[in-house]
Amino acid sequence: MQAKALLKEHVLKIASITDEEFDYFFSHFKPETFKKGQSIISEGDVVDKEYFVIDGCLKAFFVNDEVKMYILQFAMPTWWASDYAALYNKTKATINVDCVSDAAILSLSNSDREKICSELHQAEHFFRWRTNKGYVAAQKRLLSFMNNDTKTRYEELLVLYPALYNTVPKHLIAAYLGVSRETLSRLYNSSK
Amino acid sequence: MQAKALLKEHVLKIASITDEEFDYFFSHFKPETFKKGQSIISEGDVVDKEYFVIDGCLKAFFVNDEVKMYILQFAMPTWWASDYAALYNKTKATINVDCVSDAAILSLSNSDREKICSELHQAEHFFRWRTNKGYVAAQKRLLSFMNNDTKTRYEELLVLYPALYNTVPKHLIAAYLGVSRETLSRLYNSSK
DNA sequence: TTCATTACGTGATGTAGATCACATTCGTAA
DNA sequence: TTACGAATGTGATCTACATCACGTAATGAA
Repeated sequence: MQAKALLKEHVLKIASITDEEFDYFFSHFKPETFKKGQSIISEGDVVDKEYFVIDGCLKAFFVNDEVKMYILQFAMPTWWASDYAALYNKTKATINVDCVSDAAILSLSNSDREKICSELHQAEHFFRWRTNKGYVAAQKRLLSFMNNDTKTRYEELLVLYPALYNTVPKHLIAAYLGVSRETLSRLYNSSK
Repeated sequence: MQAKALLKEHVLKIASITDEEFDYFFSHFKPETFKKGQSIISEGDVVDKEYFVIDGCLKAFFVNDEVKMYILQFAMPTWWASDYAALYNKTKATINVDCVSDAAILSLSNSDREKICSELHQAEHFFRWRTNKGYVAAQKRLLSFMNNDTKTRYEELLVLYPALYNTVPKHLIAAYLGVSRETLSRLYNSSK
């Protein structure tokens, strides 16, 4: 699907916006393409944009001192990604974002988002609800981390991201679940 | 501090709002008081309101099938609490909210929030940023869960909620950290 | 096609934290 | 003031998962 049509459909699920308003809204987005493995945000970068995925898959992840990687989020088409802590607070990136596959995205700068939010009430409405949903999802995942064992979280992951199974390397799945790749391997080989 | 002044100060940190607009905004909030131990939202309830804490401390928590409790959030003065998944999706509560101490709060119904957000652009702006901050905090906590051991998370907690230490029962601290009370006890008795 | 890198599987062992069990102290209501 | 339930401390086990170590299979660039 065309980038513009995909974003429009996405926005209309939340906000009432006229065709002219959407054209204006859309004019602030910039199409970009990336290759598999390419980095979009690296730790230490100044973060000025957030990204709406049209095609492909991104991952947002953190790497600790022992070079262990934790994946906060996979971003599939119609999902958003950035280092939001850095973007909102104007601090340097601590989260990385890169491409799990070739990807087509739309980028939106922080200042343009604030500009269209102040100019268009419905844009502000849209972004409020987008984050509301993100907040609920983050809280749900946190709870799952506290309450569920690895096997259960693995099964939840397959429901949330069915397209990931047999698509991305297993060690990325492990990094999302917060377990070692060895544990994940033993888990899905023994449990069926 | 007066409830109205506290909320006003809180809103003005994020949004530009005139005195008249704030008066209108505030008119949708309803003051309520609760006793220590009293329940505000119970699992299975219809959730229609969110709560802004004026005084005291609330906890938002989940109880699993084995009757083990996990605390998602403590809410201190100027913090908000509810079962947002239930509130936003109009589903039954899966999260409980109750009072760690006697508490004074302001309640705001879902429909009144949406009403003032549509009537007042600055209200929509305020709630967008409130949730933005909540989202970033939730993500940060998730990361801490994946990356840090219990002792580190315990020390983070003391920074985030210094008032909690020596104020709330230790088993609640344990329920926030996601460890057993025994483990927490050993931790802070051995580590100094 | 070859070679190197990355992904994946699996055994052996170590460890943080859960669970169970019980003793002690504290807080609050009568 | 007493008394009873809640909160806390601490030892003895048990277990899920990490880590290390190594071998094999798949992938991708020259």
